[in-house]
Amino acid sequence: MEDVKKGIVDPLSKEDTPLAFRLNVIAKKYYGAAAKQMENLDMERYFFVLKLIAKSEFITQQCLANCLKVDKAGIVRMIDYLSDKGLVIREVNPNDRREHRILASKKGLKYVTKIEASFNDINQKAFAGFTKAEVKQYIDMCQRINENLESLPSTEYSIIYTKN
Amino acid sequence: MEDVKKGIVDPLSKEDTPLAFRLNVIAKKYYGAAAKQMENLDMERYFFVLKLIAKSEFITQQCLANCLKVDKAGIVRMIDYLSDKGLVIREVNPNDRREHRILASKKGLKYVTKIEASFNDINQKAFAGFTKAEVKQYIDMCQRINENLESLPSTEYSIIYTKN
DNA sequence: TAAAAATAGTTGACAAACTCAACTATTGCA
DNA sequence: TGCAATAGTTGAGTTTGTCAACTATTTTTA
Repeated sequence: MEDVKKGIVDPLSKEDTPLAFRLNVIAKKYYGAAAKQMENLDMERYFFVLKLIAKSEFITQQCLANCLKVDKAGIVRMIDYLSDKGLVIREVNPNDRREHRILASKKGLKYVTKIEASFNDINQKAFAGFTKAEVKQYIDMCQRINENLESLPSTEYSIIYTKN
Repeated sequence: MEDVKKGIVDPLSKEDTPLAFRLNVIAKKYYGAAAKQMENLDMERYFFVLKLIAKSEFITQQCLANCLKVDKAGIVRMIDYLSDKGLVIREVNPNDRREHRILASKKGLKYVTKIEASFNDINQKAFAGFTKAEVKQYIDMCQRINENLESLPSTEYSIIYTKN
């Protein structure tokens, strides 16, 4: 049996552990490693958000909310944060003055290079020992799982990432 | 190009999206579906914790903290919650009065049957269309990724799932 | 064309779940 | 006996979400 007394039961070793728990463990380590790699940057979060912004020529806050499946009020605060750090700029769209386009600043763009390098690096390390075909297979399987879960009746859930 | 204007960019469709983002999307749906299935139970969270408790004859709070990789202060609150709901019982270990053994109550055990059924059901739905071999392969790959990330320098990170 | 509805963004109030540090009680060890 | 270690608890603080109410602007529609 497992050495429960010493607290070494590892749920990952059990067959019937919910899939989400497994994935969560991985995601935690992944983001931890990413945050570590980027700790010299003048930002502590929203790396992926900044990358998304930089990669889209024209992105509005509403669009970001859709992409990230986060309430638009949350996006306001993310953009506030990135804007305070001088990484993005809010610009009113002259064609529709309700919209704010979010653009990466020079500094933001520079950061994105670093961010992408880090994500790539960690992706690579995560898949160490995988063949190219295996990586593709894994991602495909993730997609299939994602689609399978899409239609299930569901309670809304949010995820909060927090650095310790 | 993607219809950025309408906000339909889906980061999942991009190759270079960080793996953790993908996994979190899945985890969110998974937990949402699980919560939905169990919404008739007199509890809203800590399903997996309750299951862990019920499946171990002798589990202490410290052990749970290790298993779940959560600070023991967090465990106190989880157990408080489950205890308030009458699902678990705290028992002082007579052999070491510092330790509290956590036991599932009758009600707790009944709930666990339901919880396991739900998790199994959702696991099954998540893997719809997968062969048995594929499922095994996916879980194995998760394990490999987990091990690959284990040793990376990392900042501590928490991911909090919260029901809306 | 004027009024109503929809959309984008903002703000304030609130919540969930985590960490950390400081504390008590108990045990183990030298 | 006294000191260090361990289990658990509590309180404070953080982070990041949500929701509802609001303003400004645009679109629809009657």
